[in-house]
Amino acid sequence: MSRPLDKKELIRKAAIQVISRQGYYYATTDQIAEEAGVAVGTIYNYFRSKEEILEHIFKVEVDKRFRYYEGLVNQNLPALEKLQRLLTMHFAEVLREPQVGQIMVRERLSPEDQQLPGIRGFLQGVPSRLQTILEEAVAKGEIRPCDTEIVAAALFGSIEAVVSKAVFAQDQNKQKEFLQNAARELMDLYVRGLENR
Amino acid sequence: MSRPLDKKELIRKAAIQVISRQGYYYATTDQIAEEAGVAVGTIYNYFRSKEEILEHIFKVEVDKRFRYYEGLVNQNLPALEKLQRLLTMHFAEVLREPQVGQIMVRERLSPEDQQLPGIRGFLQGVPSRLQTILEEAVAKGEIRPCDTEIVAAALFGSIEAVVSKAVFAQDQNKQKEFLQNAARELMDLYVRGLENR
Amino acid sequence: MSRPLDKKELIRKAAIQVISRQGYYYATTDQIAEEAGVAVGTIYNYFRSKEEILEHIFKVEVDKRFRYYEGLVNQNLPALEKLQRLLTMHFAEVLREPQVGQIMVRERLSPEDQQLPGIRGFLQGVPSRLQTILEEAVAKGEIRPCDTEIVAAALFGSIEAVVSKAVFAQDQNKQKEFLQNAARELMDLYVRGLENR
Amino acid sequence: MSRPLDKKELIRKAAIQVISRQGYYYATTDQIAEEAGVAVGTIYNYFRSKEEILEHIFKVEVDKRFRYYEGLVNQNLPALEKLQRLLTMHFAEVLREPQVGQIMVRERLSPEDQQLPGIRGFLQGVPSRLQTILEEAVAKGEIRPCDTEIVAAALFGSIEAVVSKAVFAQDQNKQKEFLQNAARELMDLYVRGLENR
DNA sequence: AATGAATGAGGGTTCATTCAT
DNA sequence: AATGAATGAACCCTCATTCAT
Repeated sequence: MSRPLDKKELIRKAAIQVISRQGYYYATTDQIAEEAGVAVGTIYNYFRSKEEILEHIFKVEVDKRFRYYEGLVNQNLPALEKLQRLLTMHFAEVLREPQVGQIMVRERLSPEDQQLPGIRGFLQGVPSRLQTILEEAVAKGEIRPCDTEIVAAALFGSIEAVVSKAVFAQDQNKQKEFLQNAARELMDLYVRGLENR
Repeated sequence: MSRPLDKKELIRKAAIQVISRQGYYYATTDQIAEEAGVAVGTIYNYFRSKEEILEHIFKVEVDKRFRYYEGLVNQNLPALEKLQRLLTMHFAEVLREPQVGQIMVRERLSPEDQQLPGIRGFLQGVPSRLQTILEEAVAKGEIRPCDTEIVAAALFGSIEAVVSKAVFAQDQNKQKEFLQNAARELMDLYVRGLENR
Repeated sequence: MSRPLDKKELIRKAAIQVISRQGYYYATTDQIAEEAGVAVGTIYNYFRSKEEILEHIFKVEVDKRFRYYEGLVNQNLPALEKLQRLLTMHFAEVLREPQVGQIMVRERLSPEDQQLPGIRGFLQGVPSRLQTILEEAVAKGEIRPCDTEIVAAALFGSIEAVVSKAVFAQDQNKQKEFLQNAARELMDLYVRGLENR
Repeated sequence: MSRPLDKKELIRKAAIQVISRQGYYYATTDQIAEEAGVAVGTIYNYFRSKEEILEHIFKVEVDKRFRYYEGLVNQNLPALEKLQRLLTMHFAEVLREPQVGQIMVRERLSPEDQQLPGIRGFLQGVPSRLQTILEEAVAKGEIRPCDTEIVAAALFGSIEAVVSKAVFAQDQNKQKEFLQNAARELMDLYVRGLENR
């Protein structure tokens, strides 16, 4: 009894290993297959192309974040609390699978022509959701008026930079500590920076 | 009268066009040669490999920043003023050659194995210099104590994200306005966020 | 109650659809299976290989012609009448299943190494039977002496060319008219061309 | 001093060897390169794809025929004489390069979708030119009225069948004799068949 | 008999790099 | 220094065939 989904998962996991190690362009389908313990052909029973694997990796992560976001957005919470939780959740996920984090910070940018929809979803969806929360916070008077588009972009960049730093650090123990401190420090920074005085 | 350096510059400029348009991996040496109006072979009289072209592009930019930084660091100025000037200078440069900006935000991350020294210089040098300034600011009491490593990384990320947003925007007029607003907004954000109250 | 033979027929019919549409080399076993509404594996319960399907398609048609020919050959008829009937029968069959006609004109030639026995049977059997009839006609004085080998080949070629033209024509109504005219025209041409004056 | 045309010719010739031996689909670019004594990559400096090689092979032959046809068409000759000369020229060419003949009879038919323009030129151009000559002959009263479209197709088919027979014959001496006889026999056949009595 | 996921050899094509001119 | 044709390793992907269920 072979459950296809398991095999697709297997390949996704293998691809994460190889792509995080070598980068997308230097990762070969043969390597991914070998890492997964399947034949190359098998990959193509689950993905139409190498690109689609990368897209799927992004999609899984993006869906996870967006589902969490959806569950959060309509709750009766201070906007800043929502932001805090999102950030914490994101960092926790990165910590759980640092290699996925590596891939996401590394491979998200490619020329518009070959930009994968799944990646666009990440690149546009995340900041726009951050912006939505910021606007709510401004409306509620939790933070001062500001250019929410710029601040959202800056926040997104801060987060990715911190993830990048964590994720490319050798020591796995420091990773955890670093990310926990970073979450606090970032919230602190942005809360103060946006505070309504 | 074309001196070798001129030709190297010619190739660098052509490479910037092509790489910013297609991305490093999809940019071919043939295309770069054609854009430069020289033969492929000529490229290899000035660069040892395709990688070295990318590295050179980074190096030119990094040197520019670091030279500016060196001229700044020993001046008798408030640390925050130094930060402000650095940031302004950086954004002005990006505005002057947005395509270089594109390349820098896009190609800076690649697997460690292939990481070019020139890129590492950018990736580690810039945040570490930001960190130095932040430490000076803390020491002088201009800003509150904080984890300068994290804040420097966050600041670097914010800057790159804003550049990224500007640089991938279609409208060139908005680019300018956006980057000017962004410089002010970012400084505002970080100054408030780090302010000693 | 589906007897194995039914399924083999099912696959043969499906293969005819797909191969006539795409050509033998571009027709995949998956497509044939899908068209037949069976699994790929099932094909291999009835055919040893993809080639054998093509061979079978030819064999069915060739057998049909040869059986008709056998019933004709010993009858007491003018040789030219036999030729006429063969030709009429062939065109009627093509009209009944134009796609088989397409396959036969298209796929009959392949390198000797891979030449399938079933195709050889068609390629050599048909002209040699035409030649036999022509020789009979010469012997009976119905037609003038001629190089029957060449004339048989020419006749075979004429027929295939006309079939090809009919079969690749879009309009199905014209097909019928065209083939009927062609049968008459061809007989006319060859009867006059070979007539004993 | 390397003249590109020579190299393109070299590859064309090699491709003719390999394709006539194995058939287009079983001929690999590696084999063609080896036969030509060049690297695979070199092929792609002269042809955009494997298909384009086949197309080029056809084009060269078709151009040869069409050029000859153009030189013939406006001469003050009986139409049947023109036909005769065309046929003789064609058979002489086939005799000179039987392998090209093999390729032309073998690879000319493939599904419309992937039909190469160069092949279409052959498949439509030749019969339509034959038809033009036949119409002229009818107009001049050299031959009886007939359906020139069908007769042209039949003639084309006859020629190709004869070529096919010659070209797949082992013995090279017989080839010559056979084709010479065939030219005479075919003209005889069609002249009688179309004669105005 | 029927299934269809798994297989992996093999194919067409690309492109950074070289080197004779 | 400049050229650009030649190179060939390496890549992504296909698809006929198999075999455990």
